[in-house]
Amino acid sequence: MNKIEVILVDDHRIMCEGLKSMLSDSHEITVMGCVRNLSELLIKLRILPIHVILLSCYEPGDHDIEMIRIIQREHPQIKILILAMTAQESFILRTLKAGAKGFLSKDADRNELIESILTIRNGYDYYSKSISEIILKRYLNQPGNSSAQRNQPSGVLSDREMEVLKLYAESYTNQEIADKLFVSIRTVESHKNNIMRKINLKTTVDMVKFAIRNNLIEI
Amino acid sequence: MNKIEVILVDDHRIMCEGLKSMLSDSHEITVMGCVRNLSELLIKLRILPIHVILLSCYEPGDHDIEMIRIIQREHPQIKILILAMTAQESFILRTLKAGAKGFLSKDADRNELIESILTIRNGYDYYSKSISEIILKRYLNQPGNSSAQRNQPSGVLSDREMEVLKLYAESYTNQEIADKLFVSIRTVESHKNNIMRKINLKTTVDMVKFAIRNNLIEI
DNA sequence: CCATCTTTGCGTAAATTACTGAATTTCGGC
DNA sequence: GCCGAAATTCAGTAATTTACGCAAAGATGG
Repeated sequence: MNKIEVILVDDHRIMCEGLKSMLSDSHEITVMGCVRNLSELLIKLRILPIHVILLSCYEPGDHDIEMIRIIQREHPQIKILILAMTAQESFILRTLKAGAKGFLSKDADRNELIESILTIRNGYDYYSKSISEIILKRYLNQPGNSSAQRNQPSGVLSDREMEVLKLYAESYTNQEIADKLFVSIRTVESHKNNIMRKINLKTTVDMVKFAIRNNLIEI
Repeated sequence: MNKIEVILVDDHRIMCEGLKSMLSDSHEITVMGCVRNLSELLIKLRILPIHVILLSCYEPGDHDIEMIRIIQREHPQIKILILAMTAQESFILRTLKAGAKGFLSKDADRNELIESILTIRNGYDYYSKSISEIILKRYLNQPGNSSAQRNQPSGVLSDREMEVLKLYAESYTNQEIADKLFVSIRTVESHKNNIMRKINLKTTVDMVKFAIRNNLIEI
């Protein structure tokens, strides 16, 4: 089989060069280049025959998800492998939904990196061990289940609640949120209470921190 | 000259191996090992003749500062080089104050990494270019200056204000903070107002985010 | 000893919270 | 289509907290 042609996407020069130097020892893999952002990547993809994109995500956010979507749309045959420094459940699920074929946690070593590249090149998905657990846990917590856990914090916020939560975390007051959403201030308060009850929080500050932890807002 | 003996401290296997593989090409440097935390490091330092410690900081916090202090106390002759993914001013200054001899930003490349190791080995400090600017800016803003900028947001919080800010960010209410500090709730409110005026913030949420950005609290 | 900063405090108006309750809409499953 | 659960929308009222301007005693450093 021909060597697998990989391109690195990483904003950190040190990391880029480290990965490159690490992968260049492998007989099955050729690193075709290293780019720092989406536009550089798209240019390269037009001229290079790439099989696998290794995408580093340091501070997961909408930006990364959007990037995955665009790459998938333009080059559906290319496999995307995520190398993330954090293993936030919501982020993992979003990358997979957006089209990523594999997800490596920070605890992966050289062998796992190479194995994962080979695996997704062959058409299978690959998740780091710790990641698989998270995904499994998520499925167990899915809606279609017994009907006994009504009042537990299911943690599933509605779209509207998510919207309100984001606005709170962006420093808007109740009144400002009400104005923005064209509803009464009472409604906003209601949403806030429901959010805090669902996620089991006490204060607004905790709510903001929740939003930050889950990358609902930029900080 | 003998080769410089370096040890890597990095919690991320991939990064560790990448750095190692990158540095092992150099003729002047030998990577003596790679550890994941302080206790592993201290064990190694007892048996290996290390010149330089390369310490990766992904999410800067008190933890890193404390680590630097401990290493410096136990092994004052060893030079510590920080490789940080973020260039938060307060963090940079704290690492340097704690005893680090160099600070690399994420934009450093292989050459800069090697050069910085050689530089601090020779007894000089080394800062990435972008870092130097930050440090300079800070010095310009230092107390001992003209006396004209009295009312500007100097951004220098008093110890007490810092304390109050942290407690706010940890979700304590005014009353709880007052109880903790044995002062009236009015005093706490006053501190809060002064903090917000100094840093030029509008809301409590903004204050919390400020605390998070500057790593005043764990999140 | 003077200027400045810190720490402490108050009064009043405004905003938020804590409760409880409830009407309308939406939506998935049978 | 129908049913029930959840989502979305709003309200009343009392208690609490906050915003903001003002002020004064204590610490501190040149």
